[in-house]
Amino acid sequence: MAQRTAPLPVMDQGACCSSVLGSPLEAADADELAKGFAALGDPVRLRVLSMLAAADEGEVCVCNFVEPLGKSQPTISHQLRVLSEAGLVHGERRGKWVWYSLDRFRL
Amino acid sequence: MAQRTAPLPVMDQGACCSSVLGSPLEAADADELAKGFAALGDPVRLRVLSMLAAADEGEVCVCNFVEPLGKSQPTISHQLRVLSEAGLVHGERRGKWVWYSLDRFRL
DNA sequence: CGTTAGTATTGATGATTGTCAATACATCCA
DNA sequence: TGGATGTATTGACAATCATCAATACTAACG
Repeated sequence: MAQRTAPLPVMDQGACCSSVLGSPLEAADADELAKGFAALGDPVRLRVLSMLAAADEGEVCVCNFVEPLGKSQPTISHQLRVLSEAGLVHGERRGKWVWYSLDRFRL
Repeated sequence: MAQRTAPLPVMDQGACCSSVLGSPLEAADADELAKGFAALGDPVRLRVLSMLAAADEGEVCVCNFVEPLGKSQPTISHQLRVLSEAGLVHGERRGKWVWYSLDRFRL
């Protein structure tokens, strides 16, 4: 096996992604982080997020995702659930409609 | 359908993730971006990246991933290939060994 | 050469995922 | 109260993915 045993250098904390790559990830932390990135790893979900970011009042009704994204209503609902469970969005029922908005902090 | 037709406001370009969420994503752009995030959506790959980030000289030999990550050699090789195709790392053969390093710019 | 050792590829398999049709649930309105 | 409309859930299916065993490729070393 190739030998290169050296003390791990302290990372530059000002560098990009230092919070992610500042030190070797333990399995549990890696699992957690991976779930977060996986939630962003789908084009429909990314478009949902971008629509929310660009939306007037910062919220969009479920029904307003369906046609622009070209997916069925159950599919949109499912993807919103995934985003919701990842803590990236949250929905609020107002009457017949459910309005979703970004959790900008989490993002 | 709920009506809320309003001009899309220009996002604050200084905000976090403005490059991603600054404007509604087209399908093609969303696809591209999603692939990038998907590459980060696996714990083994994240740990590979973090090991590279923390490594002396910024590179790690393939053989040095196998035991710490508890995965078989073919699995490590496969995940390195995924990261490589995502442009996040690149490998260089030196003698018997292949050393991988981060593409920090891409990251 | 042949052997040894590190890496990549192939093939197979179980698990996860994105999707839709069908259906259930919730709310409004006549 | 009953129909109409918006949303969520269920079930099914094809596609993708993470993984490993087996094997092929590559380089060093006798």
